[in-house]
Amino acid sequence: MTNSPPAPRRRGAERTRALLEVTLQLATEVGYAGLSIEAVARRAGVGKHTIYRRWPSIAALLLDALEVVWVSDLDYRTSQDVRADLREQFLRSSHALSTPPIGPVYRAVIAEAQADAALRARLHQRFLATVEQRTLDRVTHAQQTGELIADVDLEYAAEILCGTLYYRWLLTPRPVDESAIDGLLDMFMAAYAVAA
Amino acid sequence: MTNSPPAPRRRGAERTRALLEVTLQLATEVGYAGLSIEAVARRAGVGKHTIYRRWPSIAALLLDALEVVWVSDLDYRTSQDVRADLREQFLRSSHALSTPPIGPVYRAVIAEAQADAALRARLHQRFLATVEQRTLDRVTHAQQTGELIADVDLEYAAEILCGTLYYRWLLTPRPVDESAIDGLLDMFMAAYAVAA
DNA sequence: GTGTCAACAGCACGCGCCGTGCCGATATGC
DNA sequence: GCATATCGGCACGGCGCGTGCTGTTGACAC
Repeated sequence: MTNSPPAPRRRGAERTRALLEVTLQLATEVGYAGLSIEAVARRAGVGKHTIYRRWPSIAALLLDALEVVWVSDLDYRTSQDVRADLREQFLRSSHALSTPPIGPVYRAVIAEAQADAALRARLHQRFLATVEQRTLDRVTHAQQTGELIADVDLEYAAEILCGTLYYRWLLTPRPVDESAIDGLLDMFMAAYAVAA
Repeated sequence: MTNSPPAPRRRGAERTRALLEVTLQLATEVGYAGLSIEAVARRAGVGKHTIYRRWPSIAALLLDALEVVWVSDLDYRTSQDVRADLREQFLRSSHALSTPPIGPVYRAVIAEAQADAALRARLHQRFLATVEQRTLDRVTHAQQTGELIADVDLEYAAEILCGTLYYRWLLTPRPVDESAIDGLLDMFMAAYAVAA
C-alpha cells in the first residue's frame, strides 16, 4: 500500500470512458426510454457490477456522459455586438439540445431529477449553473463596454435568458427557433440596452 | 339501447372522482416516487382494470388529477397596477407548486413527458398554454390601459414570464421567492413599461 | 320478482429492470 | 509465481407493468 488511495486502477480508466461512449451511443439509438443500467451493460458486453462499481445510479452515469458531450459548444463570442453574440450562442445550444445524444440524455437526467432534489441540485451545479454563469459573464462584459446600461444587476437577466430557452425546450411542443430567440432578445435589449 | 352511447355508467362517475382523490392523497404522502397504477389501485382497494378502463397510463391519470387541483388559483387580478397583479399571481402560483399534492403530481407528469413528445404536447395544451394565455391577457390589458407601451407583441413576453418561473422551479435548487419574482418583473417592466 | 349484463375485486401470468449476491477466469503489480 | 482486484456470467427476490381469467355484485329492464 505505497500510494494506492487515489489512482491505481487496472484498466479501469479506459473502461470507464468506453462505458460512457456506449451510453451515449445507446441514447442516440433508442432515446430516453430504455436507457437503463441493464441495457448499457448488455450493450457493452459487461457485467452490471462493472457499472455499479463506477456509478451509484443511472442518473450519475448519465450526468457523466452528458459532460463528455456537453462540455463546451458553450463559449460566447465576444464581438462588439452582445445581441448577435447571444443569438449565435443560443442557436448553437438549441441545435445541440435537439441533436442526439445530448437531447435524450439531458431529458433523462431532468426526468430523474424531478424525483430527487439532491440530483436536481447536482444537475444544476454541473451544467445549468455553468450556462447561467457564462451568460452572465457575457452580458456583464457588455455592461463594461457600454452596450448595456450600467446600473443594474444582470444576474436575474442571465437566468431569464437561459431559463426561457429551457422552458420552451422542456415543456412546450414548440421548437427553440430563431423567432423565439429573437423575441427573447427583444425583451432583453428593450430592458437593458443603452438608449439609442 | 335507447340512449346508451354517452352516459350509462353504473357507479362509474363517482368512482372516477374517488380514484382521482386517492391519487392526490397518495402523491401528498409518498411524493412522486411510488406514484404507480399499482399503488393507486392498492390504496383505493380496487382492481387494476378499474383504473386501466379509465386511463391508458399513469400519466393520463395524473393529468386529470392535476386538473382537479390546479384548475384555478390562476386568475390575475386586474387593478391599476400590472406589476402588482403579476407579482401577486406569481407568488400564488409559486406557493401552489411548492405545496402537495400539486408539486409532486406536476413533477411526475413533467418527468413522464420527457420521454414522450405527445404527452408533452398534451401537458402544455392543458396547463401551460392556459397559464401563458392568462398572462398574455393580463399584460395585453395593461397595454390597452396605457401602462405598457403599445407597439410591441407581448406574446413572447408572456412566455418569458411563465417560463422563467418554471425553469427555476424545475431545474434549480433555488426557491421561486419574492426576490426572483421581483428580478423577473424588473426586467419585464424595464422593457415594456411606459416611460415614467 | 326475475333475468341480463356491464362493472367490478381478486388472482395469476410473463416481462423487464432493479440491486445484490456468488462464481470462476483473467490480468496486474509485487 | 503469487496475491489481489477487476472482470463476465449467472441467479436471485422484489416490484411495477399490462393483460388475461373467474366469479361476484349491482343497476336496470321486464
